[in-house]
Amino acid sequence: MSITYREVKADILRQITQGELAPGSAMPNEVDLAASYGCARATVNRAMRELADDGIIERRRKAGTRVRQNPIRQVRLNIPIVGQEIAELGAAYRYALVKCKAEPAPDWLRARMALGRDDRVMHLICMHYADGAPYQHEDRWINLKALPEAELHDFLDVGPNEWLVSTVPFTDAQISFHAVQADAATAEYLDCSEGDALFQTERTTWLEGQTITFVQLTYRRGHRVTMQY
Amino acid sequence: MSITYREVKADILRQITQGELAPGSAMPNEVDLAASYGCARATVNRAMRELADDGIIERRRKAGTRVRQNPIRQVRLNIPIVGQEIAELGAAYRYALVKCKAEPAPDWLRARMALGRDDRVMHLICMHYADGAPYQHEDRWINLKALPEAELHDFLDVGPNEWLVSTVPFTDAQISFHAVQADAATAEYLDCSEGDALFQTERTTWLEGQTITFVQLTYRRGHRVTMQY
DNA sequence: TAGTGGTCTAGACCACGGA
DNA sequence: CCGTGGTCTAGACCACTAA
Repeated sequence: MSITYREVKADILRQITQGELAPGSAMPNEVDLAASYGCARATVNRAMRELADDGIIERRRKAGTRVRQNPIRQVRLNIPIVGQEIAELGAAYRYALVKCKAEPAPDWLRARMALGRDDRVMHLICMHYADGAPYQHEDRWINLKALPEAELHDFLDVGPNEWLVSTVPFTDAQISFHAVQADAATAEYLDCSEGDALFQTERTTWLEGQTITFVQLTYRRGHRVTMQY
Repeated sequence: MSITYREVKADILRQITQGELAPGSAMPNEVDLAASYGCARATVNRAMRELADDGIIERRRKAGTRVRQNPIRQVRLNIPIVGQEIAELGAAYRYALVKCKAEPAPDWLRARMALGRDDRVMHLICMHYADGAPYQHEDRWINLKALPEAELHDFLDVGPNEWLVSTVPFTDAQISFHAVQADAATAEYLDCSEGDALFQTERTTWLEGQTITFVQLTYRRGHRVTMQY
């Protein structure tokens, strides 16, 4: 075996980062590259395909391959289950159910979850603790039309997130990150001052077009989400 | 051509989401799957490899392939250049340089950027506006030992981010998201009240082990980072 | 040690889309 | 139209690792 796709990929990447291949410049086609590397076209193809996936190069049939002007910088962000997240910090995890009630969906939620006028939802408020200290406040709404069995389940021992993950798959999700000021209730739950800046995640989850759940996760003061390239 | 890798992938995914393949269960090996789908082993391999990349299944030589207990939920997050980000909102972008000065690195920064006692840095403060309103406050430090040409450049017309992207490649980066309370200066820059909760990104960038730059990006009130699965 | 996934090859056909 | 990337095939050898 002459050369691996990893070596081809690394070599092309080197040429790009060292300036031998300038941004925007065209690259040889796969057949020529395969010949110059002395390998099969499929090998070159895999290297180039991964570089394209990574946002480094741009490929178009007939037009060929060029180095991207501005490489698309992207990160993979893991969405952990809160219990695992806390365990990875080396802390003891504790879960507490604060509220669990089926009720008609409020107006603002109907809009967000695309619910009908009379649809009911399960409203859950939970707290997640790390080594006894508040870590995350969870405010969740589950669409009972899509998931009637949620009404029969008591969420005393297992958090709704874990229950949902093991019960229903989902096909699409939207996540957003932002900052909020702690209101009085949240401040008490998270043991901080009213008005403190808190990191919040919102997530909506769908199964084949139907909204399953909407959740707001508010973290203790100073929480960070960290990623590496 | 009988079946494509996309069809194989979709079919396996369907089996998983519909419960035919339970979490944790073992799957047939590639040779058997190829036979049952009536395609080449390479086709099955590509489908399975992508499912593994997506965190849906887990593969180990000799041990075989199983459906993950808890699928790794991950998102790809694009890191835009602020000018492009604003343009995509359909707003007019304006850039302003507030401060640009070479100086010795303060202690806290030396620790973050792994700098020596006498290393100097370029300190830049910039503002980015969308349709005339403050959008992002940029507080950046560039390692002059790694990038002496930064001292010769005036950053009057082009933001340091764009300049860096087009000037130096980087090999590694760490990004973190969190919430901060606006201090008096930031509040004035971003036209909000002191104490408001603001979304902030911090990014450190390395080139082959050497720190290039550290930047804090603070966004206007209400900014959100949104991702889809 | 033996079974499984990881990868390469040489060749083929095809879909897309610029010229 | 026709060059380019996208994909499939059949076969092969290899690396890893559980048994």
